[in-house]
Amino acid sequence: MKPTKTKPAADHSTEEKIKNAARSVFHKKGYAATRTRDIAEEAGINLALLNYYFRSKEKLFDIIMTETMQGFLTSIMEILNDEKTTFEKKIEIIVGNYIDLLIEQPDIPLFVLSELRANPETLVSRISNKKVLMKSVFIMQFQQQIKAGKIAPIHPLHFIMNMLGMVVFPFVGSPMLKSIGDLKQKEFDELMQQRKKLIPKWVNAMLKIK
Amino acid sequence: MKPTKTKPAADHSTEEKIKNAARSVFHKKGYAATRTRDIAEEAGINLALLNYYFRSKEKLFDIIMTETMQGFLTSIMEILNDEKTTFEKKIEIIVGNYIDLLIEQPDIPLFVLSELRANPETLVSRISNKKVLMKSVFIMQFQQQIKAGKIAPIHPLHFIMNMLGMVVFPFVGSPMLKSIGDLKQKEFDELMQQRKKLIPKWVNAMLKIK
DNA sequence: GTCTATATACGGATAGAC
DNA sequence: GTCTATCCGTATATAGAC
Repeated sequence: MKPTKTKPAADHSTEEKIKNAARSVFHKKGYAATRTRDIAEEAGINLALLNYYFRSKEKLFDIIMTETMQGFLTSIMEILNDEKTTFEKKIEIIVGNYIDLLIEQPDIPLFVLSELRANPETLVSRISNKKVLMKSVFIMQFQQQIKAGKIAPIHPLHFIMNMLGMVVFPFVGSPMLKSIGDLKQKEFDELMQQRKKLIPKWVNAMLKIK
Repeated sequence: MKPTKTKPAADHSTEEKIKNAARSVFHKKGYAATRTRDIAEEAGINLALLNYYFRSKEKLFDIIMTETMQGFLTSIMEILNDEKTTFEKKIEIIVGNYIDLLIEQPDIPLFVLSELRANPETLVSRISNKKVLMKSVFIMQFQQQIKAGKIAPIHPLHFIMNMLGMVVFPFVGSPMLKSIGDLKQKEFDELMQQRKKLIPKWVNAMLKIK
């Protein structure tokens, strides 16, 4: 059983140290390639402690995975369902927020996508309702723009794929991109900064095309 | 040592059966999550045979990885360096070819990107010269379009990120996308077919934006 | 070349002292 | 709560019969 300990808050308790280490290592190497010993070492504690707090590698992983997905999704759903912002404004905010997040934590997308493929079922159970995105205010606004003839009539998924592709792919493929472009990390991050302003423009231009 | 056997060509020799099975399993699960037993079973042979032919899991993996990367790259480099086709035509061909390839072998991108992150060094050694893409005819044509004022002056990598993002990301994120869009495999593939025509149009529109 | 049986290594997990 | 030592299952790799 998990030790009682009235909410250690976000302090530097052992439990938090292990979770932080686990998050870091799991994100970087994925479940299968991660050894519990790596996590223990990264956390600066003994291997036995990991099992004392979390029972097993799998349970620890589940916690990290759930937290990662939630952090990734809840923030965006709020933006998507904000009635006050326009369609175009939402694009700006989403792109900007996501790129900022990914500059801070560039390992998240490949981690999520890899583990999701290995275990597609968990998606359904973890993300509350799967149709929640397609019923967001954002998608409704998208449909309205089509009806008003302001953008071309395409499947919303095309739009989502394009936007996510342009935002997320550079981070998923950064080793390759940095290599072929001969970029240092700093130069890469500068390109990402530029993209915060460029992608919304590009997306808007695309949406007009018949 | 590898058994002598004057080139079994691409027949159904045991060696080929093992390689085909290895390719399939490695592509789907990645190096760490793959067990040699899985490969043996998939190939319909005994586990010992795998080591007889390839000595170790790692050596077998290296072969698959190298072949995958080469198949992925050589075909595209020919297109990129064709002097006869225009810039716009190249975009069409690349997008079309890649999407066709990815519909056939949708596991390749996530496999390559994951293993590349785990082992970024190998990229340099495996891909002959890393600057080879940035010096292709395609990129030269891109630069000329900028000089001629036909497209906006942006870093070529932005362009590559956008095109690859739109083409590759849907396959990398297909479990998620199929889930949120509530799509069957067939419907997903239909969207991909549409994208063969749509992406070149979108890319061209984007390139005009200042 | 292909199999069965087995050796060996590694990683997750626990026992028990402190 | 935290450590050391150790157990045990699993996975890779090899020995040796056929």
